Amino acid sequence: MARVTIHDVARAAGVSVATVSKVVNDRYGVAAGTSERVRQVIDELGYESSLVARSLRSHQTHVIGILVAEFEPFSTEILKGVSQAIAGTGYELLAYSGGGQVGTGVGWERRSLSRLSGTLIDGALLVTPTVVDVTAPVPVVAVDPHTGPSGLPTVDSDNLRGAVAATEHLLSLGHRRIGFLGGREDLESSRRREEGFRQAMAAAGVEVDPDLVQVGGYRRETAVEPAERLLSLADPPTAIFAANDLSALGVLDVAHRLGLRIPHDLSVVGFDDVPEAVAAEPALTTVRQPIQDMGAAATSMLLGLIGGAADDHTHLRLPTSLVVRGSTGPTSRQGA
Amino acid sequence: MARVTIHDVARAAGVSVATVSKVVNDRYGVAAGTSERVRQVIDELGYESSLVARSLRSHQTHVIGILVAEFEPFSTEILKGVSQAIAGTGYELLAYSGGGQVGTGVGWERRSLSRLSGTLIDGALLVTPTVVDVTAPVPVVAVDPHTGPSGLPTVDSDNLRGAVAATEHLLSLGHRRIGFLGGREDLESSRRREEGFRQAMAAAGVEVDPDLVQVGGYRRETAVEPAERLLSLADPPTAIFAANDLSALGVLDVAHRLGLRIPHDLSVVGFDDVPEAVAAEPALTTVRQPIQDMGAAATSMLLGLIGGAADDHTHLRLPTSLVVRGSTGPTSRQGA
DNA sequence: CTGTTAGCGCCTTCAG
DNA sequence: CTGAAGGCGCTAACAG
Repeated sequence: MARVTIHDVARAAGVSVATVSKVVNDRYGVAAGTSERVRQVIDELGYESSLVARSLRSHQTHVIGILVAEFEPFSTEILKGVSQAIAGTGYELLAYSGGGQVGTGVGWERRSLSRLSGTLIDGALLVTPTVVDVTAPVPVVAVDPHTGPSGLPTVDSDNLRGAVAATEHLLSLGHRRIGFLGGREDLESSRRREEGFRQAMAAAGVEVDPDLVQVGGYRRETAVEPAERLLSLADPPTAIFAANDLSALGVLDVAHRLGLRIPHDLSVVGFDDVPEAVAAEPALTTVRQPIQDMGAAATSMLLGLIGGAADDHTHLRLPTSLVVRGSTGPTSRQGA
Repeated sequence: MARVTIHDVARAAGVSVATVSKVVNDRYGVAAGTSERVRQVIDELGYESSLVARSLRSHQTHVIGILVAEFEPFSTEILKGVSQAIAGTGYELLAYSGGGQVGTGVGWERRSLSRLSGTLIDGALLVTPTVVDVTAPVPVVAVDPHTGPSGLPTVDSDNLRGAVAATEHLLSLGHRRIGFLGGREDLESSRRREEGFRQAMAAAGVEVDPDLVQVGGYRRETAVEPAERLLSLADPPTAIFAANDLSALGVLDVAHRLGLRIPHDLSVVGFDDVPEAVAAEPALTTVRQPIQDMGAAATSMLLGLIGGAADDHTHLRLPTSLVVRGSTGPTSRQGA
């Protein structure tokens, strides 16, 4: 029942622990016969070296860490991309979610990094980190950091342009009272999306009603309340641009509850294009980020750094694109 | 740059390492003043105890491991379910993918378990493991094991009934030449689905043409070749029931390439209902497994075991249900 | 070629 | 109340 350790193997094979270690690691300097016997015992006992003990000692694990706040649609899409990019490289993946508590929030990336690096992982991918002024004894790449590119090598997507495209789409459908549901004010991605929204509105000569700009928190549940606020306004918006898909789904939840027909009574646009977006009823019009590609690109960068490439502070920005589906349509309402 | 260790803290605070350890773990027997000072230094230096070192010593980490072969749609749905179930429990999540190589295949669960348990994790969830006769020093729960319920506590879904429902659906649409694309012959889930297929066919008095039963490998790419084989038959099937969604998507890929219209020329049914299923063009008719619920249920069982509950060899089986979407329709072809 | 020694970072007795 | 010593499982020198 208890794990079989290197000691068990050594005892059973009648050699020292060090010799077993050498065999396991293909170190040179072990007689063929001994090696053979040890290998056999290893097979019989089903021994596998402990990742923990090994990493504590050797600081080289061939494992890369993906640090996330929580496993939700965005981070799991990143995981899929990383998983494909890593195949065949000999590296293994360790995805770590420290907490998942909503409150624990800020600082999870520093904590996780601190707990895992220097031991256990050879490098880390930080998925949508809030803080990026981290120092770690291993290479780190940030994916879609909430604070925007900074000291860390980064992969993100063109949030500004995507938001402009989404807003222009709504404007072209005749919408003028357009609500914006941001993420959180301290998040760069949210700020960029709001900026794109305002730019497009300004370019069209439409004023932004401050009442129509709310904070949605980037989660399905947290978007419910602000969505209700928007839709119960005396002069409610005819369209809502939510800063990510999950909060857009929250808007749909509220709209359905209020008996609004989508898109007849209300158009909704999201951001991300997670798989859940197309499963929505109706399917969500959204700004597509190539999430899996972002994960794959970040992985390449990280492997490069681990392999000794110079950190040239790369900021890779992938393009976004508007995907029109069923949740947007022309305004049915006359009005300013 | 290098990790700050407990030693650094001890030196900076002018106390011994042991004292710092006590403060960190709220052990009793440290003067209030000392404790205060140490805490301050910890904050300043941003110290976090190494998960690795700690677990090596104390064998209690408050981390549960989710061991997967690879991060694909099914396992990531499980992750989402686990993530929600774990929130608020104080446990953290560590998802580990050892390899991801197609070839490495068999035995990954034993290897991963052996590498991580006894150290690092307090318990493990094995996602679609191929072997379940594992022994580990920590509690283990299997989710949708490929070999069917066995010694391990298990959560799976009603594969047989789901497959019957899918097949009956095709039969009711008038299909008689129905192809079956299995997973792998050694996988229980695949066998059960094939069994359901055959039962429903027999009940309807329709004979199964052996040429129409192929192995699809459960992956999008591996399904391509057998799908081509099926569709290039002299008398090709009018419908294909694929044993999971990914291989059903592979079938759609091939069908599109061959210029077949779905569902007019060919109906396709999948199994799982991963988010990607509804994103397909047309949306995939499939058998829904409550994947996230399965993850959540397995998590509860595991936490129970970790908490000292007796292993009563529970086999929890959740219901499946047919979800009809756009990829199935009545036969356009006359025939047997 | 093989075993012994030391120590990775931490926690836990056990003296002082 | 605090520090020194030992050891978790493993690897990296160094002796033998």
